[in-house]
Amino acid sequence: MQQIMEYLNKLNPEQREAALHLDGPLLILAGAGSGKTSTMTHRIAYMIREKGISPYNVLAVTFTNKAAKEMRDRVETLVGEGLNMWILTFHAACLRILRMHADRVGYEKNFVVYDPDDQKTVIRNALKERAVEDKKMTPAYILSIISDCKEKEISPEEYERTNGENPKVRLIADIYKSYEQTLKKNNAMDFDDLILRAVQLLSEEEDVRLFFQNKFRYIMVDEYQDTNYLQYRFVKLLAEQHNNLCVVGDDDQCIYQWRGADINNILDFEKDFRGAKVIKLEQNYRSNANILAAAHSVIKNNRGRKEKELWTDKEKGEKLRYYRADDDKEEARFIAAEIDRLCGPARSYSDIAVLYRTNAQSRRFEDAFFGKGIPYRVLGGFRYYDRKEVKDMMSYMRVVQNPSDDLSLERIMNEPKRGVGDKSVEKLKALARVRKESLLAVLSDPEVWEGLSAAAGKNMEELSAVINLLAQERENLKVSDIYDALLVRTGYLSALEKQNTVESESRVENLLEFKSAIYDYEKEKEDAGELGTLSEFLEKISLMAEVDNHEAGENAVVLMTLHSSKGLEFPVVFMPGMEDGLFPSWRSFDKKEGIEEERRLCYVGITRAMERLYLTSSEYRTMYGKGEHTRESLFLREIDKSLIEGDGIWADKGFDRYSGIGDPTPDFSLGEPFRPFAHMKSAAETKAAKPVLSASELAPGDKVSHNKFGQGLIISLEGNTASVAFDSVGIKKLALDIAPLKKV
DNA sequence: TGACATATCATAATC
DNA sequence: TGATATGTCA
Repeated sequence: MQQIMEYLNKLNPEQREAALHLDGPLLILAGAGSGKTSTMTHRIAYMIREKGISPYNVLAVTFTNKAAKEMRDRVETLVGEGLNMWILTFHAACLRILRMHADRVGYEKNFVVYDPDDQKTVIRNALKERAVEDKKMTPAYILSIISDCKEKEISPEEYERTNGENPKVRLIADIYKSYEQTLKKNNAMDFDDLILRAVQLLSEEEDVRLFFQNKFRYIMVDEYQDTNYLQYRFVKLLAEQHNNLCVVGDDDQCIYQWRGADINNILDFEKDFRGAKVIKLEQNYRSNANILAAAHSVIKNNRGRKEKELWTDKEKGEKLRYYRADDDKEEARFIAAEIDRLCGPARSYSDIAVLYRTNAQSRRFEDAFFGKGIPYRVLGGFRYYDRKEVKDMMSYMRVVQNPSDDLSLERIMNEPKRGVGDKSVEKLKALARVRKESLLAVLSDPEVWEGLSAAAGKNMEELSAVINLLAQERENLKVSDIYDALLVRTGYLSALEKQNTVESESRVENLLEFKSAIYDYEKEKEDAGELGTLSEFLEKISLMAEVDNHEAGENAVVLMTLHSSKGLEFPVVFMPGMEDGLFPSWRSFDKKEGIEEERRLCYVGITRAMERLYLTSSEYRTMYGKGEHTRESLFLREIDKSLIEGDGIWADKGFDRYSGIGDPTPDFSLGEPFRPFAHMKSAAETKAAKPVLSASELAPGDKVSHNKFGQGLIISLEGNTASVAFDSVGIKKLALDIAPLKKV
């Protein structure tokens, strides 16, 4: 036994106890840097290697794709590759369940997932239909109420009832109702729906519930302090049968209450799951003792937390540094100068992070770093998949996947410009409503073309033809073929080319990058010996957050918000903007709850630092165009003074606060000019512009090869359709207009 | 329909 | 301040 379990010896006694405790509810209170992931992965390894538990019976849920991937990778190093186990985000797990049983909750199995932009469009339409004047009724505001309701399983009717009958509440309830109808009509779910419908499915359909309860004999939940009510319900429903639920989290790191996380889920775990065992992981392997002490001196001011204190056997290390700058520009220059001073043979740029409260603060640092030639990377903010051109292509593909998706079609029917302006679009939508047909059906109707201007009619004819053809043939095409065909045959690419601006070039470049994402997906599927589907690809993208733009090994200072730093660590951390009103945010002032969450955020920031931590503030700060004098942050005042040094001391040490001025801008070369147009022409146009083979070139008995299905034999020809017998997949009917066939 | 001027309004952001 | 939404004109 001793020998078999050698890998478990890497764990400390508490970690090991947690890893070996498999039966019954278990709460692991894992402080920052206490080896949480290691404990979880070893726990899974122990199940599989020592206890002979099948991976089939285990479910591990996380919040982010990144966390899921890390856990999967680390489990695979312990138990071997090719693990057939559900290690997924909440949304991905629910989606997987729903794909099997969507019909049981009133959806078709090819439903699509709407992102927040799509959601806003639905709301905007509903507001327009009702001619709402009230400026306060923004799509974002209404959406936040709807999401709030869904997270608590509150129906529109119930919302109206419990919020008192008044016009405002009635309006919101009405929009909520129509929002739900629209999504259902479009066969679409939003992110909340994924969890909500899965919970609905599990609670209403006994056989499904029993199946999954039986399947998942062991369940683990990461970052349990971030779960909302629905996620709690989901977990509870699944765990009911075997009660082998292990949750891992840290109430001190609950920083997402504003988006629905309920800290009581973790605080009340022992009440919810009777007989739960609680194990605290308090040894910290990340930070020097001074940093931990500072973190504790801040967080101990919160009430109602689970009592615990991190400790370390590391040295005290250097004291924290505090610097009060004259203004925000100078604050950035100070940090830039300090980074310059620190970096050298022993310390690289990538060891350093600047963690701020608001994204708007990043600009100052970008200016200062650029001026000094310090390489940096801003994380968060804009996602690749949020770019207009990428979203447009996603919409095209979604209509192909799900022809009842009116919303996506509306987005792209005049993109590129096809002569149908707002007015025509409204008319067509109204017609679809009257006829009770999809928008695509309306656009495919020759009578409708007549009613439009000559050019617009012709454009709609062409557009609907392409989409209908691809929708019909989507099972017979590779995702990349569908993509190419859309790009070229809808005129999207040529419209961009015509613009011929710097911006349009970069858009083409992005579309090319998108295609490489498609290739990656297809390669991945091929390696697994499977054929990719459009449905699965779209799903993958919509569940994907920001592409991890923090490339490993890149030598650059990292800039990001305190929120997105959770889970990361850096040898050197700067926390600028330590001022009342900015951090803690003035919006949190009125509620004690609010300040406590800000304090946890401060705790998260401090505990990111391994060796050195700088806190800075500025005497004067410009925000929203006007400047104001500031007061040092409440949290700064809470830090034990014996742990921190600085302010005036900096001047004594001869720091030249204006040394950032006048530095030459660094040399940089642009390298080879990038020519995406050439790429696209060869890659897409030749392949997708016209049918590869026409019926007249083929005869029954011909041997052909197909891009997706491989070798085959023509059985019969009928107009523009060929029946082909493939070695791999049997007989397929293919539309020759689009089929990627070659004669052999 | 699209280009330009003006008004507005600002935490944090997973899936 | 500065990005984005809305309104006006050709």
